Amino acid sequence: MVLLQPNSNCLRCGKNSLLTDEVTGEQFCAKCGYVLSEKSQESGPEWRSFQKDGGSDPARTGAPSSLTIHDMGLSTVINPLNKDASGKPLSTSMRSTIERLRTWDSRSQAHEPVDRNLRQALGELNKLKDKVAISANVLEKAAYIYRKALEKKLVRGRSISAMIAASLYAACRDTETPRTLKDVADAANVKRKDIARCYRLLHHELELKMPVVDSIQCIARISSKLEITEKTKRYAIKVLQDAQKREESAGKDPMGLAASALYLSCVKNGVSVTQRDIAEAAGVTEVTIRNRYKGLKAEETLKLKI
DNA sequence: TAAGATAAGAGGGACAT
DNA sequence: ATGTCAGTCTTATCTTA
Repeated sequence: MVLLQPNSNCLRCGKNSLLTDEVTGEQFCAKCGYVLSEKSQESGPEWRSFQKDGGSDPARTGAPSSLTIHDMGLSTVINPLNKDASGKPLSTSMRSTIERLRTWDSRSQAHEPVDRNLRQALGELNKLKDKVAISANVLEKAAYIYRKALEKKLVRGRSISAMIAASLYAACRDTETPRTLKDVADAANVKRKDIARCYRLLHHELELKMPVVDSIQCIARISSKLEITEKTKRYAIKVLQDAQKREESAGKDPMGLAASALYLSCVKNGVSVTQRDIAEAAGVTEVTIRNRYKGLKAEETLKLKI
């Protein structure tokens, strides 16, 4: 789903035509195609008006229920007074029952270490979401994964920030939101390898089935940072599709692959782009581009022979 | 200056010990 | 559990056009 973001102007063309892709969480300009993949996600309440005319007083009943709140926004406390609804004192047997319930009620909330951990982690997740533009459902998924990790006691002895960052990365992978490990690492101020380690742990222990990152999607992401013509993009996508068919792409970094396909396409179409520009936009090194480029070019010549 | 080549090193998976 | 191996990616440096 795509939503219009009113009052936001494109940084490149200045038109008031920014849209938000609800799936990837990216904002892009409907006029010129510019994509703001970093930051600037609106993080205010997602309230809207429930009036038919779309009036200006957003309202809803109660707080939003969300996995990203440690008790899912449903906190209640059993009244400490031993009175019933009409104000009469409780009977002795009922009283002891309520005492017991009260104990469990409070234990189920933020008092146990596990819950304090969860609170802290979700606090960090909230900070992260402002730095990495992501949609609400990815956020929910990240919170869900982290809860699972807590259940399995995977967090013990590991840093909370790394784990929550890994959960977020996993959520991005799962929802096919193109975010690299580096994107998350930069936002979380955690070393890439630490997040990678935690992610692997999550992946392994929770038996998450992750779709393989589609390098074709990466094309869009890279080319939006540069100014790439539609024709060049098409060609690059075609190159990648061929590469995928030949399973030439297995085990390679999808970003690097996409970057070099784009580079190949630029060369073929006579567009002058330096390897460095593409490397920077894709977040890989020039060497990686060259290596992949070699492979892709070899394939090109092979294909021409057939 | 951009592109290519080369080397060294990191980190992790597969497999054997 | 630990070590080795092939493969990938990164960083750094040097050469070439």
